[in-house]
Amino acid sequence: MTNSEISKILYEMAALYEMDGVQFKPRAYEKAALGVEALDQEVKEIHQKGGIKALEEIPGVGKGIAFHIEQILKRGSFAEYERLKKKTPIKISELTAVEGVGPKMVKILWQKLKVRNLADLEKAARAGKVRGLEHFGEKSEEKILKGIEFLKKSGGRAVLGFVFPEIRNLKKMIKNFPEVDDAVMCGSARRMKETIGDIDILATSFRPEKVMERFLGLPFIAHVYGHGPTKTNVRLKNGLDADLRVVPRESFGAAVNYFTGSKDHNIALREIAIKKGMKLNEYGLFRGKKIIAGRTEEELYKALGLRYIEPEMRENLGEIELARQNKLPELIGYGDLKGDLQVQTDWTDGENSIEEMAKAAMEAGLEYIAITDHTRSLAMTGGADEKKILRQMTEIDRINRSGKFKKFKILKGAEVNIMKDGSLDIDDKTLVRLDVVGAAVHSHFNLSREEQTQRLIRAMENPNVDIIFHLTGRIINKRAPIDVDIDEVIKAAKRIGTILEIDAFPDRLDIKDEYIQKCVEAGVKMSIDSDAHSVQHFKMLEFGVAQARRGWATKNDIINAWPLEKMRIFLK
DNA sequence: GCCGTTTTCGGCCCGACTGTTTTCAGTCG
Repeated sequence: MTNSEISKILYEMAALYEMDGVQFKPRAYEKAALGVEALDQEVKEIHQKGGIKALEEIPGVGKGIAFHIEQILKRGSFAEYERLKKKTPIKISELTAVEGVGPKMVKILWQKLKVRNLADLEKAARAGKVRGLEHFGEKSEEKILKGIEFLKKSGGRAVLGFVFPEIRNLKKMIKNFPEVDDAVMCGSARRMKETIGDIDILATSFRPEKVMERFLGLPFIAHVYGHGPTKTNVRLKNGLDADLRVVPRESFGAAVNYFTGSKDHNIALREIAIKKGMKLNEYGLFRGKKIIAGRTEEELYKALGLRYIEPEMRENLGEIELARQNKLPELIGYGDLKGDLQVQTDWTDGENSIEEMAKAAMEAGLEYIAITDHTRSLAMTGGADEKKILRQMTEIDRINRSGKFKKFKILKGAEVNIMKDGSLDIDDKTLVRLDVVGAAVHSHFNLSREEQTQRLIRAMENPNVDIIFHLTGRIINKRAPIDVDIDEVIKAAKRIGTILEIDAFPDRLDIKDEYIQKCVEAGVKMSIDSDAHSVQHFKMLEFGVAQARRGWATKNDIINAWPLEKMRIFLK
């Protein structure tokens, strides 16, 4: 039983109780499901190590649900779940995945039409049976069919870095509407999450209806889910959903805060407001009818007794407590990188020459880069052997000496391949001559956790290895991460002095934010690299910095935010 | 069912929009 299987059952319990109109239990099960989902460790392991008591430590899990989870681990189910499933033998999560269909609708559909799953629902709606039900009509039937259609088409969440330019563009267009004072990107895009489910944009205007009219008139809107005077919800032609909300200027800060989330962070803020005898909503912070704060986010946090919290940290994972104690870390800034330690060129699978990459990096505001082409065992990329590396080193020396790039410095490096047993595919007497050696896994993704962990640690123990590139090898929405014991790897990195990379490429973002936070805690240094394969790719560094900020990293944690000399001394 | 600056009982975030019905429950974020 994996964590996601367990949380799925808990979510289902929430929906089943919701169907029956049970109070509060649905929220409790949802919270527990979220708690399980967010875990870094397998519930199974937690239970093996600490039994039922350890399960109660999971956020949102108390005595009752801990017992249920134990039962799930032992026999895949528990009594109350079976009882409810027997009463309503339907695929509830499949049905509620349809936009606009919730537990209460599912209940009626089941009782009146014996709808058990998505196929049943589609059949019933197509046959025109849904419109005859009480509280349903033609429109709800149509909406259900459209919802099913969308569900079949949509591929889940989009990789932020790939759609970011489109979001910025949309925001800009809205900001340019004559009736709009200001418009900002909110939601998970503002928190710079790896992936986003939809686009949230907030605008201020005294003529919201007019703004909505213009928004609906944009050429790339495919479908309108709903629209009112202050809120409109659409599907764009690129397949993404977008929400536009308009508020008056005096509520801007409160609305930005509400619309940015995360939901958990917002709920925690509202609870603080309640405890202080106030009320927080998207229009402001109120005591009675009197508005206390709301124009800016800064004054809102201040009125709640908190320091301003950067959007990337707003996940209710301890940041609020730090803000209360004035102990928030000073996050690395978006302009803080001075170098890039993973760059590919046309010597292997990159598109541009060393000089072109250097020029582009310099224009992106960097002071140094390391050229790290692939090595020989990656035959498909034309990986370099020792001879080719030596030739490239000579070439880099020549360019550095030419004075063409003034103070800008090109470092000699390689992305060497970690073999199945943890050995490297380039000999040590060549590696020792390089400025930056990154080692990476490109094959044997399916070894056991034990083997994979030992393999990585063996590579790290090679004294010539400076950095582990894209440690887990995951590709978001495409390839699962390798199975490693991250705590063991971080412990080894601390002992050996290995740097762990944050690969900034939008569908890698490897290592992920939780692991970054672990590195920060352990004092393990990291680098943020673009993994650029063309001159266009240096702009991806932004997403690497975002990932680092989401992991609460400061400038001190990231070696290529340091000046060249300091960084080089550290590498040695 | 969970949880504690309200602390072992009594609360549990808040508001916009929709569709159907005619005052509001359901859904969503």
